Amino acid sequence: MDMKDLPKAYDAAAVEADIFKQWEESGAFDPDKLAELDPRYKGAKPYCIVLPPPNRTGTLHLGHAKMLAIEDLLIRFHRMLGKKTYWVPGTDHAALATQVKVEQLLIKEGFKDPRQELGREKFLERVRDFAQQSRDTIVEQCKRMGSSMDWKREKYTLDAERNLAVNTVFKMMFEDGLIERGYRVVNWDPTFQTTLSDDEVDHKDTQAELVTFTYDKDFPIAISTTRPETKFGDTGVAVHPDDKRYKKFVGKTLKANFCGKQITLKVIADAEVDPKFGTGALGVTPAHSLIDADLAEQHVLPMVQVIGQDGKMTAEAGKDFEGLTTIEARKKIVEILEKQGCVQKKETVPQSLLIAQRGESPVEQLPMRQWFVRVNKNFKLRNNTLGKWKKGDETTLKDLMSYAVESKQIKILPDNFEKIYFHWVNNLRDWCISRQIWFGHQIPVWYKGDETKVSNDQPGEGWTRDPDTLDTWFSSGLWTFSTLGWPDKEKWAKEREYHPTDVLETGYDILFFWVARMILMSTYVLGEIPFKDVYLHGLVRDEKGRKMSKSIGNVLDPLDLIPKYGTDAVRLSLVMGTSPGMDQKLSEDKIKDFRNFTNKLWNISRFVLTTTRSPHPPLIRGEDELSSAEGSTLADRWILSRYYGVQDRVTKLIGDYQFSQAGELLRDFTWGDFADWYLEISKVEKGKDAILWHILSRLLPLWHPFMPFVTEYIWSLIGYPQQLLVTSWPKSSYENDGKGEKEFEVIKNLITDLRRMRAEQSVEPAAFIKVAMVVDKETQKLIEENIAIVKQLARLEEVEFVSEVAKGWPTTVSGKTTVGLNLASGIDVAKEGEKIQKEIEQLKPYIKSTEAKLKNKEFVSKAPEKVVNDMKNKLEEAKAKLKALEERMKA
RNA sequence: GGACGUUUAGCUCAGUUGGUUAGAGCGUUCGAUUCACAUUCGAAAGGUCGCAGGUUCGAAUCCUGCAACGUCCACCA
Repeated sequence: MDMKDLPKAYDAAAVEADIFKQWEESGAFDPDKLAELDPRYKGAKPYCIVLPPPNRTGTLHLGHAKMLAIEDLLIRFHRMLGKKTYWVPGTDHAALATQVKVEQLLIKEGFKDPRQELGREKFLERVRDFAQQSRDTIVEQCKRMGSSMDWKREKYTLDAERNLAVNTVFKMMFEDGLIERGYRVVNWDPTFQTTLSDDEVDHKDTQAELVTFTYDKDFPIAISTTRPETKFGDTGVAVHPDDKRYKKFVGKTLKANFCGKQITLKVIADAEVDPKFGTGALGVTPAHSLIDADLAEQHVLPMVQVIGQDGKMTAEAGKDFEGLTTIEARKKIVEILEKQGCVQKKETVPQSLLIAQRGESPVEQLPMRQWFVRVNKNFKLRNNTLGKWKKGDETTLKDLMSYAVESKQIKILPDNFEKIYFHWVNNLRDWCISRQIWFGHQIPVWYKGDETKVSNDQPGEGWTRDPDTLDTWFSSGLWTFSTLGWPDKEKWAKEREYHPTDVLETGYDILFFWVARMILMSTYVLGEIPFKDVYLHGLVRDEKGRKMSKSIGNVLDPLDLIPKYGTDAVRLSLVMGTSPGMDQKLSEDKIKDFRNFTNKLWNISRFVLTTTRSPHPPLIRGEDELSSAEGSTLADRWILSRYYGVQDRVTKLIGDYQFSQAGELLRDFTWGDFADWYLEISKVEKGKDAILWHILSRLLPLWHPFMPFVTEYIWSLIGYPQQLLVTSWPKSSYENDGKGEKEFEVIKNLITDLRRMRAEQSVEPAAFIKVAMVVDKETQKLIEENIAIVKQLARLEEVEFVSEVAKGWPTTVSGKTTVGLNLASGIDVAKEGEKIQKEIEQLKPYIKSTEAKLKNKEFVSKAPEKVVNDMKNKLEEAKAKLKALEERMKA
């Protein structure tokens, strides 16, 4: 393309697809092919991030886009640094979530009970179809975001290799006694007919009627409940040990006729009971409350299940109630009790209802035979683990999880999430891992009579497999190593070097679900941490701070935004102005601003491409070092010094996960220094081609991790033979004494002052063409050397150096230098006077307080020398400025 | 009930070991405009850093208390 024909505005939509294709086809996303692209990758250090596998439940949202932007930034940065980078791509079957989604779709299609009507195999077929479609969309979206991962290496939480890993770990845990089957109270979702882990249950605030009553007319103790229907299952009454009212009953067994059912209740004393709540007595329902089940276990109370898996009353509730819904039963019971005169009080109280996170249906707690992971149970370690335990030592899963973070082997960013993590781990209960849904890893357990066997395949004639599947987090917990070939010895040996992975980047909302479980699995199975750093990003909210949701209609879809503003702008808007762990408000305006910046970079490059000599830059790396003749003017020294300062700081900031700050620094330099000053100067002072290229060819790599498309595109237009994404990260080579920067500030300030005066004097532009100034010899020389720049940027036609300031002519001050400016004509003296007066007023208190500070002996002796010296210099400057201003006022 | 955050310019947010007169972007106001970019350029206005104490030579930053908002966890039956 002829450079002159470059479009005025960067057209992202027109070039992104091609660029991505080139990246993909070059093999740069594949860690094993990097060495073919550049020998420096041979034997290079590995750098690995596993992509938090998106759920195959639909499409990606802005939260995913943010995740991809940050991870791709890290991957591209480390790839350019010369690491063998492996970003492991994949998707998650998301068991329950996906099945629920498909069931809902099928119901919309007209099915009443899709599972029953279709049967396991046909139903699963539908789920798999949906998951496949979703997967295709997700992969396409990831590519649109520019994510540099190699989908040829795609993994799936439900594919054969991951299944082998799941079954292997299940067997290990079973043999270690960590996985057990038990009859316990679990969370049960009657709508979807499955158990749920504690983390999959939410609370919803509602109003409920709290009824205070006695079980029958003769019962001596009154209790309160919002769920009278569960009272058929009561087997105890609990009171506080110190409660005098009930002391005489403690230890006794009482009988009652509760709405036609004979029940037997043991009165127990437990400190957990709050004597001030209600009557101070608590009806214990071991089968339908996790809390009561704990009480029952301690006091040995029997368990009577009165609510069935269908959410209706069981035969244990008596003939009159069997088959009623809980709501119907509740109503009937209260009516009967009222008739009997047993009800003492009815009041409305706030209550938090248990509901399922997926599907929002109410959750019942009831006893079932399920599989659990025992987190508090001691077991013998199979590995040397975390440097604390040796093979054969006894510990618990909980201890492993705590120690990995406690010992700082895993660092969580921001670190306040470490506290939250510990709190969660400490209160962790056994993890119910069996689900009664069909979509997922089927539990590898076989039964024959009373025998139980763990096996991938049917052990022989007459064995039947447990129909349940595993909690989705069981398989995603293995993700860091199941994706790297484990447990296949050969494959694992090949990719072993990537584990522990370097960073786990994800939203803080799945810290418990996923991050914690990966730590559990990796420390248990491998005896090592799954990742070194955890970077938690915040949620993306709408401009009003609300969660994006379809019902509010405030969802911004990445796929709508990308064609409109370009991927680079979308990515920048998700990274800039954010910090880890903090939620982000995003509006289209913000994306628009970054689209403007993308265009700015485009035009900077277009300027350099079209105005400098051809062929443009030395096209081989390392041959663009500057000769001593280049970079000899003040402006050159200034921009080089600025650039290298920025480069070093940006490199450090990205390494420290301070992406937003790194980006801001780069933007300030690119826009504020390079474009607005240096490029303008290059129009006046010729011979800057080498430096323009020197900086642009480094700026593009620095920007690449933030905005890969536009930078790569410009890079290719310039004609570099090597793709930008595998070009090495710029290194420091500039020796910088800082003098150029300081001297240039004098020129810069002078120009700024002149510009301001021109703007504020509201004079005709033509009147402001001649300036006479009084300066010391040194400064005069400096200005004379750069006179062309001053004239051009301040739009003056003439500059004159005079011996003294003429009467009535304003003066101004730049840095240390007093400059008298004589304007040729048309100055509004009154206006200028006002302005000066104001400045004086601002200056005086500062001088006063600074002088006082410097007189303070304690301050001078205790403060660092640098602070004191800086302050002294600054004070001198301020004093000089004040003096000048006062003289000007007089005039 | 417990824990953890947040509170800085009109808006969105930076401010990492306490240290010059607290920053950016957007917005606002004023001005510029053939010359890479109107997706542009220059300038200005705008903040007692939520409140009250404390530590310190020095606090947006550390400590204590309070308030508002938010999130997570637990659930009083």
